[in-house]
Amino acid sequence: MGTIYDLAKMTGFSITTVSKALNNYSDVSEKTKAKIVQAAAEMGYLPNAHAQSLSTKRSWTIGVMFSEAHGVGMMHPFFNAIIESFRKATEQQGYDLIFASRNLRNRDMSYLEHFRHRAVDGIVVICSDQMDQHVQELIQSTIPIVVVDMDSADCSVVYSDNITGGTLAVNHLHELGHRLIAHIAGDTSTDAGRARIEGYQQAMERLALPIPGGYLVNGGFFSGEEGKRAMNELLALPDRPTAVFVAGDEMAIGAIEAIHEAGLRIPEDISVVGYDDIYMAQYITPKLTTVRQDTETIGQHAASVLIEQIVNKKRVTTRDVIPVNLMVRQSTGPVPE
Amino acid sequence: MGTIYDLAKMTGFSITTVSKALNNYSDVSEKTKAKIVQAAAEMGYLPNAHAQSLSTKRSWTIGVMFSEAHGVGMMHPFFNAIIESFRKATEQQGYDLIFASRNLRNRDMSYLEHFRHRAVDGIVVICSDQMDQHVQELIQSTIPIVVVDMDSADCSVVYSDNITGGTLAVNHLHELGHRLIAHIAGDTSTDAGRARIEGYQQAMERLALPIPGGYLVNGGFFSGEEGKRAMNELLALPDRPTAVFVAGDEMAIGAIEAIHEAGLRIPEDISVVGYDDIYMAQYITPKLTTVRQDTETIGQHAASVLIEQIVNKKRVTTRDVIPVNLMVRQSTGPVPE
DNA sequence: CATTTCACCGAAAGCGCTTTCGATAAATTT
DNA sequence: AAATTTATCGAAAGCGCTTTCGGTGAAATG
Repeated sequence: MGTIYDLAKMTGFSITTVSKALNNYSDVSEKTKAKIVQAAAEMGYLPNAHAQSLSTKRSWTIGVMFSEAHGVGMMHPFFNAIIESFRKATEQQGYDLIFASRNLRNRDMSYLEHFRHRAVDGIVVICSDQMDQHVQELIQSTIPIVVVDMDSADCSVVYSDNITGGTLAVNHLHELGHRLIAHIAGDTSTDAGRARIEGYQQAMERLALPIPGGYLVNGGFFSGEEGKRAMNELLALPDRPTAVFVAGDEMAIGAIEAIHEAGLRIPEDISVVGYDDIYMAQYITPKLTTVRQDTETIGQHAASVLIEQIVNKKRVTTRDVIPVNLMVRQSTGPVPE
Repeated sequence: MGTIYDLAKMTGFSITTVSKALNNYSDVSEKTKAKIVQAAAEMGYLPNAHAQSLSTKRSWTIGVMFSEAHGVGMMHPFFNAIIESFRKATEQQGYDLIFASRNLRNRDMSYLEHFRHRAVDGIVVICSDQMDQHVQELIQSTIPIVVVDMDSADCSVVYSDNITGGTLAVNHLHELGHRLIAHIAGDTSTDAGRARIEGYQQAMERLALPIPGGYLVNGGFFSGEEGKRAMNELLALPDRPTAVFVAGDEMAIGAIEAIHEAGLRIPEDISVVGYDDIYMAQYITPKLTTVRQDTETIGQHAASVLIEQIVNKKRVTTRDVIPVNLMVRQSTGPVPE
């Protein structure tokens, strides 16, 4: 430990000079700079981040908020991959991530309040829910911010090209000869859910394929359970689809379970394409055909647009739509006779 | 925003009194306390955490370190579930988590240095690798610490009962009639890997089952790829096992892929039991029989043992071994004729 | 009524650092 | 040699908060 005072005493210089030496100011000679740096290394001196922040009004921290609306937290592989990529990118620039809650000591407070309390330099929110009060509050604030996986006109956003994603899936299925294509959708309260529905509908219309009643079924919030339930609804239909586009991989895996339990084979009886390309997608049986979201790029872009705001001290509102691409594997095949 | 000075000016009291009122000191009358609290609410006053930390030497932050030795980061479902549970438990007590890196601005530094710089109140490390230099350095420091998924005599640890886990798996297989039981192990540089091997061997010995050459194969660092590779080695054996205990679920899923690609059925031809019980385990086909690690409890215990040290201002070294239990699903069945 | 106690408040120092603004001595210029 | 510039350093204020230690007037005690 040891403070800058100890270092000053040890080297015989003033704390001013010590501070300047450590921060590489030009008005301290190379010789004393060297002495001080050396002494600092010897005593294992490290500046106290809180003192620095207090004095410079820069904390080198970024607050991250996960929408915990549906209890996914940081456990969802997709969000998780994004945050990991984001973390790598920001830490390279010297920022640390801090996960704040709505709870301060005993007090209950909003995320914005918590972030202001912690004096973070910027905020990243990973959230799909447009209506989340806390997210809106953050967006309306003046703190630099970037939101991922959601659209907004009032701040910088970055998300996948979900409409194209939906059409990619449908077109692939169509090329395989499928005409009865259903969609297990993400909840329409999420931008991602809505956009994938949009993509699905656009593609179907462009291909002049009708969407029979019951073919568009809400799969809720992307969980395995919901996917299974939704698939069972589809299987109960009089005119069963031969292919289904599922708006999320976990949901798709739930759907696959339902299909297997119904005694049907994939892709011989029914084709399924997922969304996300989570790590597991390529290991399950059958390997999942899915629309890959580029979590790496999403995280990186989010980081750079946020840091740019922090550095320039001004908020910007940008929209960054990241391309997706189709990973064709083994859960899709030609339409059955 | 606004500082305590503004509040003082606004209410006409001194900053001393304001501070005391906000911190509920007994030597300020209820009446002025009320006035001050009210004024604080009106102006949206929030104390600056950095100033508080500087003055109280308590930051209400916990540093988290993931061993990134094998590039898993926070993306591994198991580590991830633990951190999520840990987060919930600590945030309830008012702590925020900060993810620090080895990079400070441009400088390269150790985790310990970084955590000292940030003046965290405590540290949680999630790491399986005994030999990690950074982890050792953290353990040898004086900062309150808890390490998860690894053993150490020099600090508080919490991990699963991996030996019992191994024997549970083997016993289950034995009861199903299996005698040719192989083990795809986690790397022996990890405590978890070693302990599961230990459990496997103990159980085999107790059942008087021989472990044929090649039946104990290293699956590396728990990835799907490695699991697949290891399983292929097993399948190439002249005397193929009828059952295999795999030290991790992702690895197990890789192994399952290998088995399927070899044209064999699970569990008719070969039984497999995994380890972890990740979310996906119950959704894949076949549903995975696996040893469940209680990530919820692990996270909670880690949180409480760490916070206790922080509160009491003294380090303790405890060992907390969390029970596991076997989730029997459909990837295991009677031994083939 | 004099004295002690008590309730309530504030001045001031300190936490560890940055940064402005002078001050000094040495080097340059005229 | 005098005037000016340049290089190098430090005093001091300030960042926003906590906490010790007294100080006041009012209430309680004798």
